[in-house]
Amino acid sequence: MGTVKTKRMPRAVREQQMLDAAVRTFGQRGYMAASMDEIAELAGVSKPLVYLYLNSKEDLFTACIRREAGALTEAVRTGVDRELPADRQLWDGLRAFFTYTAEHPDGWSVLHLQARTHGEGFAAEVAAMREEIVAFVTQLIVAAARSALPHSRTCSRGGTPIDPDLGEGEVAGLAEALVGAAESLAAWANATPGVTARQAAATLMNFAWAGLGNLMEGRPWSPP
Amino acid sequence: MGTVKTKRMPRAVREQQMLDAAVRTFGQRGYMAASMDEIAELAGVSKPLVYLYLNSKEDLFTACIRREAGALTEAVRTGVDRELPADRQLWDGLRAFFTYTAEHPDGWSVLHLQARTHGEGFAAEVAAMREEIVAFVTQLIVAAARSALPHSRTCSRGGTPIDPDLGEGEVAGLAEALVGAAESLAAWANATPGVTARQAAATLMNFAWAGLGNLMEGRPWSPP
Amino acid sequence: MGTVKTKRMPRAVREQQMLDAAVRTFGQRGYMAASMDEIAELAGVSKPLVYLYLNSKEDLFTACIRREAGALTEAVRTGVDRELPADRQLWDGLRAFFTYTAEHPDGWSVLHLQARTHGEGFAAEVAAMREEIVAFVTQLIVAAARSALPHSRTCSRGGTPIDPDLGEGEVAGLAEALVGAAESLAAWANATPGVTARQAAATLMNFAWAGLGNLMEGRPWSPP
Amino acid sequence: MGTVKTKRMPRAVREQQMLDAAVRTFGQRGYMAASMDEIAELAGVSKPLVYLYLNSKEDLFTACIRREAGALTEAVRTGVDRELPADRQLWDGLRAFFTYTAEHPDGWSVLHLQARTHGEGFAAEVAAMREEIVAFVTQLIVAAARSALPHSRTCSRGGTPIDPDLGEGEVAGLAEALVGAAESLAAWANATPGVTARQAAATLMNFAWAGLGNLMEGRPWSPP
DNA sequence: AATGAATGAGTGTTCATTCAT
DNA sequence: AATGAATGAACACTCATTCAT
Repeated sequence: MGTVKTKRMPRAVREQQMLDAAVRTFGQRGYMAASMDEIAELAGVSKPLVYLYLNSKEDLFTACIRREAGALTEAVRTGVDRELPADRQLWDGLRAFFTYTAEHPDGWSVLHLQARTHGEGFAAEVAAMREEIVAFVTQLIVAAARSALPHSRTCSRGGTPIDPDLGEGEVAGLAEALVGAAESLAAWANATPGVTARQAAATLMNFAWAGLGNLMEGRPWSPP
Repeated sequence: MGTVKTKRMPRAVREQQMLDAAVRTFGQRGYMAASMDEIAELAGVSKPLVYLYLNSKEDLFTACIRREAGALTEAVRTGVDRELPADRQLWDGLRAFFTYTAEHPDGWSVLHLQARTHGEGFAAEVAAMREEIVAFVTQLIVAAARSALPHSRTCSRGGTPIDPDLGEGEVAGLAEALVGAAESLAAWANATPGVTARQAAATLMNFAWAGLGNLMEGRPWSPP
Repeated sequence: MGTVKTKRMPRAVREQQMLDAAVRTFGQRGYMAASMDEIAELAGVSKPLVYLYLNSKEDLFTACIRREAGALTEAVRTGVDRELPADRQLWDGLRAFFTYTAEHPDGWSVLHLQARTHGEGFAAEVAAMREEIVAFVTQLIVAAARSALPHSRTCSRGGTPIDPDLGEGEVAGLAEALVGAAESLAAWANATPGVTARQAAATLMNFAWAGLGNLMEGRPWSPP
Repeated sequence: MGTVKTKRMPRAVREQQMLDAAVRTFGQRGYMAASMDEIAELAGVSKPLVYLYLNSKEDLFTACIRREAGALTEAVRTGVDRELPADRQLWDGLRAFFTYTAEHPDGWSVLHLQARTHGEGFAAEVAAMREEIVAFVTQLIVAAARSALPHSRTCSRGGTPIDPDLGEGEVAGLAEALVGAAESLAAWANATPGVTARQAAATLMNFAWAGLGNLMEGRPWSPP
């Protein structure tokens, strides 16, 4: 029993305990393999109470997704100061992201693995959060592109500046790749002992920032 | 019925039909939601026959993972000529990868989503394949680093050459990020109509190659 | 909520509200499908209060049966003047009966359908009421039989008077048939738009009275 | 166990055993109170087999209704010779009906009590059968009316012949009353020891036939 | 080589009922 | 007079798996 069995608590508290238990169980067992029995026991309550408060397994899972998605975006938002330069914002955001995923592996599993593999409805729920993050990253890329030309960090040979074709689709793909890389690194960092959130963030920052910079300056890699 | 119900076929053929049906079902329904009944019916055989040949649901799933992992790595291997320059090899590998995942969404779902979310055993199975790919990418990165100095693609101001700290852990992280980005882009490309394998490959190549190049040249982004 | 949620009312009133809600719910959902939750909510009170006043689902249902049975017999009793001739009494009684069942479909459903299909105890409860009515009808038949001979309504060829075999069992069967026909017609009239209580009563009166009359006069249909 | 537990029997046989058990259980416990566990045990099989063959509780109940309704109508149909006079047909039909209901009390309970109190779908299923019977009775009434005038069984004073107002609605009400009376008498006969099917039929025949006869001859009871 | 017949063990869900206040 | 919090026991239904042929 994960929670001390204290009786007669207000509904709001019990609900949080249930969500805690559910996130843990869903994250470790997976959505389908997690049984309501196990969740209830871990929460220290009877199954009917879980149903009374959370309605159904689907609703319970949705509630988990919403809570965890909110907490993750909140963590990132809090970690970033929107007044700072774009690269600094990206760096801070990545660090906040990797820190959160490292500290909440079950929640991250729910969002990243479980929610995306068990029905359109759940996937849509995370997709909303993900789009928020992708949009944020896209903003940073565009901001970086704008600031890249005047004082380009590397030798700009006066060549063609920013590619006019670096349109929406292009940027979307880049943001997608960056976010995807971050998601993968999160799992990798969690699974590899000795890799801190800071290191993961540094790795990705190195990988991405210079690449983006070069790209902005109109020197893309061109397929043969 | 997915397969015409022809009776009395050699075991090897029947097994492939079963694996086809299983990959499709696992890929679309998910491991737990897929029922042996559905798989047997889709394969056009009776359930006991599936058990006779494949033993159990777990074994059947493992067989699916092995077959699909083999097919994927084979596709990438075939697409790459190890004699060509590193960037060309990466480009060809990415194209082969995105092409394969686009043409075998169910198999890719089995490998990327299902196998990783349903037990350590299955995850280990794909991890082996993934490590193979990561190792390959790591080789490419190192090879690129070696070739980067003599004839650097961009203006090398004769600055410090390759970072001596670009050790194993660093490279591992980079390869991990690249592979992770590729995996995410595969899902994105599959889900976004109008994005071809070639475009996905180009996006990632742009994102990665220049970034790696800059990195090799000793101009990494440094955390504040 | 069916009832305005006024707090702190005397017990008797609350009990009636609960019985109202219960009759409605039992009548529409059926005994088993009706949940104490729904009844409590419809009554505008909390579930424990229902238990405090009515003890259990069984007791609540029994209370419903008693109240509705009492109301129905009272309605019939009030509609009949025991000083009038037998046929007039029957006519008035039928009219009162059909009127009541039309105006209280849920109560009628509780008595006629639910109580008879969910346990001997409940069935016995309605059986008591039914016997009262059957006894009343039996009286009327006997009274009619007595009055039939002196001034037979139709051409009495002076044939054998009342059948000496028209014993208790015989009369009981007739009363039973009449009451059963009435019950069925009640459901039919409720379900058939445009059929009034008066019409239902007339139909049955036509059907029954002449038949009874002929019977009294010793001209029964004889089996081959 | 009601059935000897013989293993491995053809599906058709098992299905009948299951329906036997289901009719008995539904008839005695009621639809909702009957548990699939009990039915399966009574049938001498495991629960999953019941589901494999009959799909769901609803489907199982529907199958019961259909089988019992078919058997009842078949029994009545078989008992009646459509070449004989109307009164003889009615007599034979009633006898067949009372005989069947006496011999299959559970089936009769399913049709008469359970099916009508648990959902529109089930009710519609029996309503079809009932309408068939009501239509048959209606035919008999009309046929009787036709044959009543020329050679009226009782003293026809040459008075007004058949009531021109004896329209469709009127006849429908009469048939409804007759069938309803029969249904009620069936329950009564079943519950009253010593009442045979023949006696029940005779009681109703006496009650109804003379009444109908008088009615045909234009001497209806008229409301005050 | 292949299958119709059958089940043990479990799932999500609901309900009548009580306790503490 | 009245309730929010909580549960034991059951139910319909499903599934991976095996047996007998």
